[in-house]
Amino acid sequence: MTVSKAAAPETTKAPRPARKELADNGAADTAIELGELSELLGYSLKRAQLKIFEDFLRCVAPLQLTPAQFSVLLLLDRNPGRNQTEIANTLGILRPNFVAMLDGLESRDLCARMRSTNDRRSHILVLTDKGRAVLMRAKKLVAAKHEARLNDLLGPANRAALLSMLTKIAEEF
Amino acid sequence: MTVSKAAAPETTKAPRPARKELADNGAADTAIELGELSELLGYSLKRAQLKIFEDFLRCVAPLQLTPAQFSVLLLLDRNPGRNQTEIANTLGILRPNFVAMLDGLESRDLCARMRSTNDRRSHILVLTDKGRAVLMRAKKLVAAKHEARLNDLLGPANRAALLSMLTKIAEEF
DNA sequence: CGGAATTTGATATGATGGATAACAATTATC
DNA sequence: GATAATTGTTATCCATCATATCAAATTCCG
Repeated sequence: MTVSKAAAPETTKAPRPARKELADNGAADTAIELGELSELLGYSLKRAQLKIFEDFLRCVAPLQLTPAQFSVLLLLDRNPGRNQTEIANTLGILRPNFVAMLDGLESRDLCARMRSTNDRRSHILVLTDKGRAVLMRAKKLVAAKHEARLNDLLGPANRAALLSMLTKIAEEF
Repeated sequence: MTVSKAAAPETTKAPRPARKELADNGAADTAIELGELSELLGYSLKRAQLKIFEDFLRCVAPLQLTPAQFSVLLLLDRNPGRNQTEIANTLGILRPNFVAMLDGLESRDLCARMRSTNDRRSHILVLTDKGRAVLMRAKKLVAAKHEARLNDLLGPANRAALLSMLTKIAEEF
């Protein structure tokens, strides 16, 4: 497995075709065979994940939100009154790395840190009004563009089955 | 979405429980709710992918192979006579990044670069005997431990369906 | 109470993966 | 033969991930 984003050369401009390969022939000489790679679940899993994240970024591009940032906003909205450690742990983010991430969101006025009165070590995280508004718009974009496209490709039943299996792997594997 | 590896604090040692939370209570105060996150395919996809890669690393640990390295060896075995660009492109690895990766494999005598006689710019990649041997052992480990475990969890039919949907997403999305 | 251990947010730092620009050598094109 | 393209490579940059460490605040427990 390996799987990054750039699978196709994709030269944009089509200048002088200085190639042995025939014009736009997908299988230039003889196509490389994936072989057992196509049976490796991890390989397809990684490639699919990259595609999904890529599409997510496109769909929510007007709001400039990454999947990670979106998940943070979602959690803050759903779980008010939590501190950094709790949110970070839930998302599998290490606390040191969560600091810069929050700095980014806070500098854009999407959320804020408030010193807890109970425990003055911790910061209670809250969504700002702007944060809530952005989140709502993001949710609509994701539902209307991103998830809808998945439904078109797989069909609702398959999509549900896929989600179920992925969740099972994530939780029980 | 976000999803890294460290989801659970996992302190190894269980010292003095200086916590408000009850002992090993998973839901400390009140559990944080994922909410709509659990319906986001990308979220489960990422978490599942991390789990799978993690398990792959464990299963193939005796051979010290990463998923990426394994995929390279697989491709070299299946497609003899190819150069760096072809292999890298197939796996979605950018050529510049593929150089160091090959250096690693070559320094361990798992593969070798041979100057092509036709085109003296390119390096034909070949598996060494050791590389072939390691690959065979890796394949057995993956089949016996990694993929077998997935079969146990999902069942053969579900596993096939999952692979099919992931491939579809990877190729058509 | 008071000292020891913990927790929290934060900083610094390193490792790794991914992406782009640029270069020399070589080859293809015209 | 001159120009353009390709190949492998280096040098960077950026983002993600991971660890050690720290000061402040809190908890634990004798």
